[in-house]
Amino acid sequence: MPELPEVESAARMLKPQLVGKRIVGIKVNWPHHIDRPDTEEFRFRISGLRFLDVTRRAKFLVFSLENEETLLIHLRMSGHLSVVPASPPYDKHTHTIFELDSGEELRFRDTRKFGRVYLVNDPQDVLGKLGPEPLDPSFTVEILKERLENRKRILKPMLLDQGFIAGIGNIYADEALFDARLLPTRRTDTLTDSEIEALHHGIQEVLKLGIEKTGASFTTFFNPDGSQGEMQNSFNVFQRTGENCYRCGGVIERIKLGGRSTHFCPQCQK
DNA sequence: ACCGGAGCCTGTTAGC
DNA sequence: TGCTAACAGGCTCCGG
Repeated sequence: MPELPEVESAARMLKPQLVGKRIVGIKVNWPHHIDRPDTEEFRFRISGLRFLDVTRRAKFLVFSLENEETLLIHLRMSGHLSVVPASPPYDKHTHTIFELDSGEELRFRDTRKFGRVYLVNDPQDVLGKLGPEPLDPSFTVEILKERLENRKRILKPMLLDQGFIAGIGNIYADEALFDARLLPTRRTDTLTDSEIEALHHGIQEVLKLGIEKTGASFTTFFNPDGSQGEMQNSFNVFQRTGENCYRCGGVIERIKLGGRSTHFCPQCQK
C-alpha cells in the first residue's frame, strides 16, 4: 500500500527520530526479510553504525549510515516502521528490530512478509533500474514525452512500472488518470500532446496532494508516529466503485487491469 | 516490447 | 452465524 506519498511521509517522520542515533544490535525473527547480505554479514556490518540521514527514493526508504553503508527498506504491501522504547508490547508481525543506543528500537512490522531490507555500499545496486522521480524538477513534460516515444503500452500498467516512472502505485495511478481525464485502458501511442501534458499534471497533482495529506491510511496502515494520513478522504475514484463521480455525477466503475483493481469514471475519462 | 498469470504471505471482507 | 472464496496499498519471474 505505501506509495510515494506514504513513504515520503514515513521518511520525514523517521528522520528526526533516527539521525545521530547508533544501531547497537539487530533481532531478525524472519530471516527472509533481509534480502542482502545474509543475516550474519548484515548483523556484523551494521552493528555500531550511526544514522546520518533518512530520505526516500521511489517507494524505498533510504537510511544513510556511517562507514559508507546504506540501509534500504521497502515496505511493499503491509510493512510499517516505528521508533519506540525497547519494551513490550511486541506485535507478532514485527520481524526485524534495530536496537538503538537511545534505549529505543526501530521496528519493522510486516504482516504479509513482502517487505525487504537491504544493506549495500552502493545504493545503485538496488535503485539503479528505477525511472525518474515524478516530483523532481527534472521530470518535465518533455521528458515524459521522450520516454513515451516509440512505445505502445496500456496507460495504467505503464504508470505502475517502476522502471518507467518511480513511486506510483495503484491508488495514485487511478487518481492521476482521473485528474488527467484519461481512461486507464488507453494506449500510450494514442496520446496527444495536450493529453500527455494533462497526464504529467495529474501525476504531480495527486502525489503532491498525497504528501500534503501525509499519505492515505487504511485499517492496516498508518504513519510511523501512529497518526492517520488523510488522503483517503480525497479520493475521487479509488475504492469508490458504484458511487457518483464528484465531477459529472456518473457512476464510478471498477475493472481488472494487469491483475490490479482499477477505478475510473467512464464519462469523464476518455 | 509488452501482457497476463502465478507466486510470495496473512488477514479481512463479501457472498452464499 | 459459519464456512469459503475473493481480495488487499507491491514486485518479480515466466510463458506467450
